[in-house]
Amino acid sequence: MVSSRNFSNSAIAKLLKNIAVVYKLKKTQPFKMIAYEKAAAVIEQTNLDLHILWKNNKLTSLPGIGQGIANHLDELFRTNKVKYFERLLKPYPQAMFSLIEISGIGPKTAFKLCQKFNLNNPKTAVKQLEKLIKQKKISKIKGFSQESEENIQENINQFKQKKDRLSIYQAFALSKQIINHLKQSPHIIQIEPLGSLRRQASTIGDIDIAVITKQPKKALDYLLKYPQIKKIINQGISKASIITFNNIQIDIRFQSPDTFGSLLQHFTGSKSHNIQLRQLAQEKNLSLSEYGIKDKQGKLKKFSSEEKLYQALGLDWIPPQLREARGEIKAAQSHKLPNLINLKDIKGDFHVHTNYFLQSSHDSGVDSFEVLIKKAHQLNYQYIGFADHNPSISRHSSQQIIDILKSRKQEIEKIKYSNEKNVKIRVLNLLEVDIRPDGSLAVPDKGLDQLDFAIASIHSSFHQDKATITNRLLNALKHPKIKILGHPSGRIINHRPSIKPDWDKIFDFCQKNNKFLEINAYPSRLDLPDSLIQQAVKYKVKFIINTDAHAVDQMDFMPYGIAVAKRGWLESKNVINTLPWNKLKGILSLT
DNA sequence: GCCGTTTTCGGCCCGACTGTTTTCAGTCG
Repeated sequence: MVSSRNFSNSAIAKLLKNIAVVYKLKKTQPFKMIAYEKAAAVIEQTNLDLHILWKNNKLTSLPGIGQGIANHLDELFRTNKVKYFERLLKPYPQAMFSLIEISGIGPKTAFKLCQKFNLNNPKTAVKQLEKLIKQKKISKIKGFSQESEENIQENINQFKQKKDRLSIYQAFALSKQIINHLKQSPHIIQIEPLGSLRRQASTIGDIDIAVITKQPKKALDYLLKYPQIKKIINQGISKASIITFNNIQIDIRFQSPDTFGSLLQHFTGSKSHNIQLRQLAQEKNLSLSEYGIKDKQGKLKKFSSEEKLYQALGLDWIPPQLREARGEIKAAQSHKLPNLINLKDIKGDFHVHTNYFLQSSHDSGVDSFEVLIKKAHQLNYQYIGFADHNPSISRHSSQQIIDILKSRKQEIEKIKYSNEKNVKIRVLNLLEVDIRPDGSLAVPDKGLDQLDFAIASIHSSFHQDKATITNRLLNALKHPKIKILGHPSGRIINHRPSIKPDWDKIFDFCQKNNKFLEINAYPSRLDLPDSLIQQAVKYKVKFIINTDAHAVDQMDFMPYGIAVAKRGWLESKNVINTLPWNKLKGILSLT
């Protein structure tokens, strides 16, 4: 057996995208182009490792991957190349695939530029292009003007400044700014943030805003007065795109009130959800767009509400968080959509850091037990868990750690129950314990004995190989005092990738041993990610949504955790901190 | 190349904006 390099999903997606580009240029088989584009998109989005699917002979289980592409990928994994792809790609300059990364440059333009100026090196193509622009050579060729030349340079500048995707937290703040601006226009009836913001994705690329108006031209004029505009990408009476000084693209759509339902649906997306919905309409001999549904005769039916629009296609209304083409349309057809968890279902938070001084090696919280408990009362919680980081092992002996936890226990015992206005809150003595690189816990057993139970988390050595890190997690989880795996993937959005254990093994172990997966609501974590939640649900694992608050206001992060849970299709029955204390305590073997 | 509660053949999502096209191609979402 020839050993193969383990091609990453993103590398394969890129390869298939390039094949699609070639088919676009060839013009001969437009539907092959669509097929390759679709396959690339599916691979980009899935959390299943293609290499593993290939090993298990399951590549075609992905929608959009048929026997044809599966055969090509088989060749790729066996021999590190695909002869058919190489033959297709050969006549085209590699530099082309770098240029299409620039907004406004598509396959045709990229190919033209590469041919005309003999650009071959994908690594230097963009630089060379900039040089040609400086020499004003682009505007001299047919199909380009001085204006389009300048435009390309602006788009290159934008490309070079391309920032990370925004966290949902940042995106909400930024969307509020422009919404506040638009609200002042007398011609605007309603403003809604849509797109990935409405779907509550964990990260947001562009901000999408829908504007309901009867006078789109006036609404557009008002939009263009927004002081944060750095560049206008396009402007029309039905849509406009701008880039703000902090390099965020904002897309705005203007539409009249009678088509509000259609606009909401269309602009919420996702793209792949919309495509599936339109295919469904087509099967019914209808045509769906942002304006409504056209029948065969071309007569348009308008929708003022989203519910009616979905209904017209024979579907239950689909919550925005589910609109990612992950089976929601089929579920809506057969009335099997999940009854998603809601913020009001949450009855407590087990991952709150306090200012109790226990000399941990990670950040401690800034607020006192009392302040945090008061907040828990405000949130109508029935319980709160104080889960500070363990005392640092480098600066303490085992005995010192045990002593620190004994004193802390005495402090928490004093407030084990908090009564306020006759509402009783149970206060739990927890700890967030480091899982050391060898899988041992950073607290000795006699220290753990002081606790009600503990959360185990990885805070170091994130890059261990699959087998090592899997065993490391399992070893930590098997300790009877460990009930929760904290921020399981360890990712920090835009900063640190997920660890890569054998998740199936972890999920299976958790289900069989009464261990719970945390959904960490801290906006830069949002961990487990939604795709892994969906994978875990298959094992019937139970979850707990915690904020990981290090300050009292951060206990308000819970909605972000709920958003992730919804995107993972979770119902309240999947999440243990929706249970009242008298039921939860049994599950946790507490009294 | 993919896919199927009208199909293993015959289809394949829909529309806006830009530029230089006098009727449309390219790009984007």
